[in-house]
Amino acid sequence: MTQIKRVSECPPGDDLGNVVPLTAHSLKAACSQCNLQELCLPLGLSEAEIQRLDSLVSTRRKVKRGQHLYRTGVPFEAIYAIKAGFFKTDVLMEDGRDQVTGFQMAGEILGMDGISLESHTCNAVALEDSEVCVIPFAQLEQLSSEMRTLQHHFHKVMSREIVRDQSVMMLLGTMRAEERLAAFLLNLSQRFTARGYSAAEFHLRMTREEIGSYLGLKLETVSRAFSRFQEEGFIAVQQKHIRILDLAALKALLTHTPLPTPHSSHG
Amino acid sequence: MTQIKRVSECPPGDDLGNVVPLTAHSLKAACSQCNLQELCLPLGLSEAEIQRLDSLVSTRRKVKRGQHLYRTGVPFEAIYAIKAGFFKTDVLMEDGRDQVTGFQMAGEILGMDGISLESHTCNAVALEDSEVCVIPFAQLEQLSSEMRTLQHHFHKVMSREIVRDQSVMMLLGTMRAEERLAAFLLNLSQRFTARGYSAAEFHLRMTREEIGSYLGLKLETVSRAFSRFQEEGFIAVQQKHIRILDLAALKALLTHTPLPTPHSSHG
DNA sequence: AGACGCGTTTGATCTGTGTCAACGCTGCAT
DNA sequence: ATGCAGCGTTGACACAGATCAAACGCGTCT
Repeated sequence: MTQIKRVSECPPGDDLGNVVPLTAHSLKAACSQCNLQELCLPLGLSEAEIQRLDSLVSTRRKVKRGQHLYRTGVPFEAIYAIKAGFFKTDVLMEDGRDQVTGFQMAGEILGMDGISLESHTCNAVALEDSEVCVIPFAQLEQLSSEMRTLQHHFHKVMSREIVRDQSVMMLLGTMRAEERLAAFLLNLSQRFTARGYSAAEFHLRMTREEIGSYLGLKLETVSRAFSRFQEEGFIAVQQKHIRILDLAALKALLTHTPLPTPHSSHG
Repeated sequence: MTQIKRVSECPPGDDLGNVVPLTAHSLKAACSQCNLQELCLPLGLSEAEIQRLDSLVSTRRKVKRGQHLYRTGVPFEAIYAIKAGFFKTDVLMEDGRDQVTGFQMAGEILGMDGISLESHTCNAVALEDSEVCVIPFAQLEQLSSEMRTLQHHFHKVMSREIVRDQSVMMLLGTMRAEERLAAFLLNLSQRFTARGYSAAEFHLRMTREEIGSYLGLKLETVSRAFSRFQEEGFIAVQQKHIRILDLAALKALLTHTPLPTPHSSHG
């Protein structure tokens, strides 16, 4: 089935199409013409409704690899829909320790952490040259109150984030190193699939250290788990290029309980 | 300073006031008369607006200790504001492992996980006899679109949940056992304070195993950390009764980096 | 009063992952 | 070409926390 050979593994390095070196803002966004409708905020809206969204989402912003989209503590004004590219979010503790709290790709929404305290509680950094649609939050709320479908869908998007966080907690709280990495790879695979890229072959945009930070592991442990998966024939690793050879085996790692929960065999 | 001697450590066991053994529903809710306004959904609403809320939040539901408020997979219809009592939420994996994802107390909102897939993704269980206000979600959205302040505040509540999840990830991903427990105790202390109870003395509603599950530790490790804190004079533990003796010491555990990040001394 | 059960504490030992260190690969700059 | 810097891999060893096991405290039931 996966007749995909080299289906561009996510947008190639052509700096997102435009030749003009616009620093920011001036780009006109247009949900109605965007191929991410199915994944993004417009999901479930009618043609007419999407056109009303267009007026709200009026600007885009380019973020170069390594640059921040926003930083902890800056006033919250807008949420962002990723038009193209790849981001990480991370939180920094007073003592210098930090943790990657997520990786976000095209069609996903960034910035909802900022609503509650009216300033952002994490950093969002581009892991490759990226572009986001700026959605001024006050205007989104205005439009939401006029469009029930938009309001409802936005609630779903926020709720989805809460559900995602639950599974990260599960991962960090109960899984062993190899399970965590398997879960991570399967999750990426699935999200790439949803975007029309290959489920079995992709480029990691983040370093081993960033993966480790997200998974609550040290980079050496991540590296060893990759090596082990390769030895077992589950995947082929070449630097940041990953090919999944045995999806079922990875899935089995997650469901097969490697720690035979003892409270099942006593009476 | 803490002249509080035995400031009722959360609602006493008088089964929540009413003598009538109403099983459920029939109770009339009334945000306008509730002393949790400052913490709960009505926060920031005017008198008149709160009265409009009353019509929406029309029923309450009692949940006895050990009973479920909702279970994974059941259709999502309402969110719940905790009127009195104490809950945990947990997620169950296919292989039987589970993880407590949170503990919730009076004034906090339960059930927002269900919005995204229209069915709940975790279990909510009462850890003591409790009572919740049922907030039918469709009606909440309806009223939200008519009341911008309510809409905005609800967004803040959801965002607060996302922010909370971030700090749990930080806890699970980067902290050592004793730091986790310290963070846990400080968090409880702060939330009890916000509800008018003593910051320094409280009853844990959950077992060591549930604490461990939440913190990504085994119950023995939790127990040992409690003992250690007691030896050090940070707290006094007697079963589930906790007295904080040295708040500053607990806080110091969190900020003092016990793992001297090495990348600071090379140039 | 005595017995049972559940939750908790404490000790002894094991192990997965962290830590420290060396080396290899790749791409960029000189 | 050559050197350098950043990232990744691999090995040896250490340690925090898991696991296994025993005993205790407290409440409930008979």
